[in-house]
Amino acid sequence: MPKPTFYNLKEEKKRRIFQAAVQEFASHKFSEASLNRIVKTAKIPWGSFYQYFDNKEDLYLYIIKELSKYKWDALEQAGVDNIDGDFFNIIREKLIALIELRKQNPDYAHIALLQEMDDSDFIRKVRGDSTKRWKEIIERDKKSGLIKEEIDADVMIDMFYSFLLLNFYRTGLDDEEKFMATLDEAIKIMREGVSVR
Amino acid sequence: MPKPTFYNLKEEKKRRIFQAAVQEFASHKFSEASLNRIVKTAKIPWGSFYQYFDNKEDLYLYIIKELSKYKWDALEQAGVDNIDGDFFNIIREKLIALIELRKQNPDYAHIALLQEMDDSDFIRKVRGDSTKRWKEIIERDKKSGLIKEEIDADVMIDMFYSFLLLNFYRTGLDDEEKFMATLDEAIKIMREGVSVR
DNA sequence: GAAGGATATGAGATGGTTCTCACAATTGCA
DNA sequence: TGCAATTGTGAGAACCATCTCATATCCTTC
Repeated sequence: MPKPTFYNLKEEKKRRIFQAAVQEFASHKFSEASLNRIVKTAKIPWGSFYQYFDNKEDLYLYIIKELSKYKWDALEQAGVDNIDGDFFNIIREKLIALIELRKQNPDYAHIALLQEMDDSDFIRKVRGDSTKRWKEIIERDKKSGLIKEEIDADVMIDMFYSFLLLNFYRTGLDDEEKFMATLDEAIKIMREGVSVR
Repeated sequence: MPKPTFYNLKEEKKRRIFQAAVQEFASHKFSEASLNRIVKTAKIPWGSFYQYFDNKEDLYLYIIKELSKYKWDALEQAGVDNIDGDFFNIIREKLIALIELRKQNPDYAHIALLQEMDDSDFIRKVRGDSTKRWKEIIERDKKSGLIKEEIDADVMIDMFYSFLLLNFYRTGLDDEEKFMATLDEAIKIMREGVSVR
């Protein structure tokens, strides 16, 4: 985490550093992000950087934490957590909220995705385990007779997660409609299957 | 592509360079692979490398091409292309053959995967469009009444592809059984859906 | 306004990368 | 064998990365 010196900085300077880091981490995965560019963009001297942070990892962790805070705040405000509906409805609503979020701050969303795609050991450590909540929802849906008892929740989440990862990543900001259409088709397939009965 | 000088090399030396490159590209994505390590492992002087190849990209393209040749040869020998069955059966058989291949040469398979995960512009250009064949199979299955007409083949392939990518990637060599179990569960979900009818 | 701790600063240390080039060695052929 | 063409060689150029450190400057408090 940042050193006290960083927190003592004037807001304007803190913001400049934060913005520069976000910009860099949004356009390069962690391993390829350059402190050189960050300090240049933020217009702070090299030495200063090490007054504020221990190293690149330190900065990255800080940025990730801040963006995560921002994301959960926004999702909470959108009231996404108390939707009644099955697994698919909830995930769909959440994605709509995330798309909205991305519209306001494309860089923020992009960092989260790069983080997922980057498979370095360090990044793996950072990646949280967010599947637990989804598993609970699926089990609940099984109990209420919406989802077949014999379905493996882990596989189901895995399918959805990998699908979202690649699609959200590939789809630019521009093509929200196409993303939603693809998503709905995928939900249909997972709900009903592809086989003719 | 390699310079003529490379092809004129003695087999032993060619093999040494090829092996060193495979080893490096199997353990690092393209952008992080180091020529330094490659020439060291291959035990060739720095200058020699540039007698054989234009640069790192040139070497990488060559390796990819060779491995692709190897892969298709092996799949053909396994007689994977003339299986009668639906989309899922064919893809399942092909994966079994690929797992076999990976057993013999883990590095080769790993390179193919790193290639898929690496999203640099250069790598994107290299990535072939292998979805066309799968689309044909799905359309055939629609005609023969196995798959619902209204299913979007692109989305179906996308779901499967992204699922495989992440799972094949995550699953080590050790856990073939678990991978197959997960795969079969995913096929079941895509075939029949998760909803209770 | 002087003292002293906190902060700012950027040159350069250090180590990594790709790639070049002048020359040495080897090979193939007349 | 002798000459020309091909190939081998490794030191180092050029660049870029992270990180340190001695010194300058600012800022607070008495």
